[in-house]
Amino acid sequence: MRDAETVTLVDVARRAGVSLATASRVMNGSDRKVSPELRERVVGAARELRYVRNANAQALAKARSAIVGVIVHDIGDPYFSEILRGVEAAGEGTGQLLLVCDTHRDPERELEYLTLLHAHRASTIVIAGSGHEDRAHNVAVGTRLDAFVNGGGRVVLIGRHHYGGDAVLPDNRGGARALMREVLAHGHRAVAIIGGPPHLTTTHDRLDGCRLAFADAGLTFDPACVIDGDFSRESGEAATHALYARGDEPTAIVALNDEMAVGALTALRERGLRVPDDVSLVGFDDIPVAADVTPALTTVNVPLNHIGEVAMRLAREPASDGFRAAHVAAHVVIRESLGKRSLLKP
Amino acid sequence: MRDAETVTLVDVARRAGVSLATASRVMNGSDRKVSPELRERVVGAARELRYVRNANAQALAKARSAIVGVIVHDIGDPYFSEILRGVEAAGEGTGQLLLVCDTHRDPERELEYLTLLHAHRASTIVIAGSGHEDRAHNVAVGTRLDAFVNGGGRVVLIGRHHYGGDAVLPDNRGGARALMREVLAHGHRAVAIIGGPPHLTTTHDRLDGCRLAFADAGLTFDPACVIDGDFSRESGEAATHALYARGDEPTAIVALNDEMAVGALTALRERGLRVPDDVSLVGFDDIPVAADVTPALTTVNVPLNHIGEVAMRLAREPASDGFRAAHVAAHVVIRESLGKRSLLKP
DNA sequence: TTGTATGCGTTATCAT
DNA sequence: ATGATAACGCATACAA
Repeated sequence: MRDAETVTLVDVARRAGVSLATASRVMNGSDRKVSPELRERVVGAARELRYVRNANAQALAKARSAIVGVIVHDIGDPYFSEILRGVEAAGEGTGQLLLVCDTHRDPERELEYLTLLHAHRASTIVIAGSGHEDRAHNVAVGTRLDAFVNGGGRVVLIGRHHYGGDAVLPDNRGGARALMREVLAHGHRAVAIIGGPPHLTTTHDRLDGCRLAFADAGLTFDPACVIDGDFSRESGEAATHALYARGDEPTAIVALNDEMAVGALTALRERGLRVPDDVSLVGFDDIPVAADVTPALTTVNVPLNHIGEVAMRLAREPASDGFRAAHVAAHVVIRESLGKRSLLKP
Repeated sequence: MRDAETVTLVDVARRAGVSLATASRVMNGSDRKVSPELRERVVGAARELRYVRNANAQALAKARSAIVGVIVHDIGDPYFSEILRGVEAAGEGTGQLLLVCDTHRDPERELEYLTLLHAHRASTIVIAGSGHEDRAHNVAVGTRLDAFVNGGGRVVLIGRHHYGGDAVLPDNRGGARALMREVLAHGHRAVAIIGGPPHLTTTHDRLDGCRLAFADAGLTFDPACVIDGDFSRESGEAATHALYARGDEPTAIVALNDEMAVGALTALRERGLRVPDDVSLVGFDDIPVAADVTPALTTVNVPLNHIGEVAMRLAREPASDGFRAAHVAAHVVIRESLGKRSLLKP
């Protein structure tokens, strides 16, 4: 294998006997302003020379790179893989490269990725992770996002964020409210909630929905019934054990996402408690695995895939003066893990 | 927010009263050839101006971009998320940007990503997905990889590929052999195997290990006991149903990865078959969920995280003349899903 | 140690 | 429709 010099557009142009400009127009320009004959010569030369375009040079010349950066909290979490799938599907064939940025739930990393994507002059930044209630962090995010937008970048947010911009908004509050109503309707009164990170807007909204359901039923909501998790499976397991360790005896456990619910299921099994006979359990999001565990999880369907698609579609539309918001409904899915309050228990 | 002109290094240099070169050395050059005083002035100016480097311009000037591309078959598959986690951990703090490319198990997309990464002048390409036994595809991959390497890129392969290069090689054959030995040792003779895509080297090697175990025990291996899946959970479920639909009555089912084993578990439950009482089930890879399902899965531990780390470490070492190969052992993990052959069954 | 000048590969603005 | 040429923002070889 010869240590071939890198082939550039100039080489292709020379070989085809045309100018650099023409070669550029054929290889990349979307214009049709080249005669079929020359076009063919250029394409042929490129193939013979095994020309591979230099995306960096293109990005420099165009002042924008064909990259869409998606910031997620955890790439291993099905919640995000599903959204990603949607984003990908909607971006198919646009020539845009999907750059997945995994923050591992570290706000600091989120900031780093924001500047990194700016540095790469990404065309769009999609923040798929939840917004924060932390003021300092929001200011930091806002500063970076403003700079990015001023530089010509597009921004799309998934979930409620403290930043003005186009957004896809799943109805976390409404979904949680409907879910909790269902739980209460099954006769449960001793309810424990495994929450997400307290500073996330998603946690906030879902918790709020739960509270509303209590109010709807004329019941008082005891904040002490909430025990925080971090939306990971492990935290769901740990929280459940902590629940019993501190003496709670819930007849129903509401996990604010499915991953934690799956963890809770493991914990309950370890404790010899049957679901839903001894205790009911519900989740949130309706990730694929929710239907596969035993018993299948009653949860709130959030159309993750769809959300990703809508986000990408918003991203492709040019920025407008006002901010577009795409609201997405969430509805309860009844499966096996929720039962009537056991009469054998107090 | 003013529609600020993009700030460049020239602006920073001017503001700091130094030359472009000096500013460049301070902001990006790894050299320490700048006096503390000037350095401080530059850093200050950059901060005041909210300077954000242009990664594309840097990449163009250096003829290489700080991007590590990792090609996976399915980003939602824990097998790959775990490897990714390892890659990320080992790449931490190197200033390299991780670019995850999801082929969705489509060989064509693999090729596209190869040229895309070449176009971006990525520093390294890590192919995390299995190699292929398809000759035409291997030639296509080889051509692209050669071009990339000739252009100065690094390549690291995970698993057995038909391409000469640094590689991380999990012992699929040995692991499968040990696993199947265990199954046979439990008295099972009517064994069904849910295989992966036939054209993947991983499938090939694991199947080979199974055959060896039969030979070790002086038993003949019936190729008809294999039913193909595609390594997805769904395919495991479908394959299991297909198994029974065609009249097989295995006392043990061996899925060539855990995802399919989980799918098989669902199918068995749907059929009212208890594991391991009615039928035993084992998987491969030991992804996190393997320990969480009921019953917990007996499987082969493949240190995914470690593999990712080693791959990244190889990537960071400069290319050598010979090809480095890092062999990684795989060992059987006994859990609940494998039992002795039921005596109640024929 | 610091500055000057050139090139990286492409796109885009002009002419022609 | 095609060609010449000036940016694009940065790194670096070389000069001072």
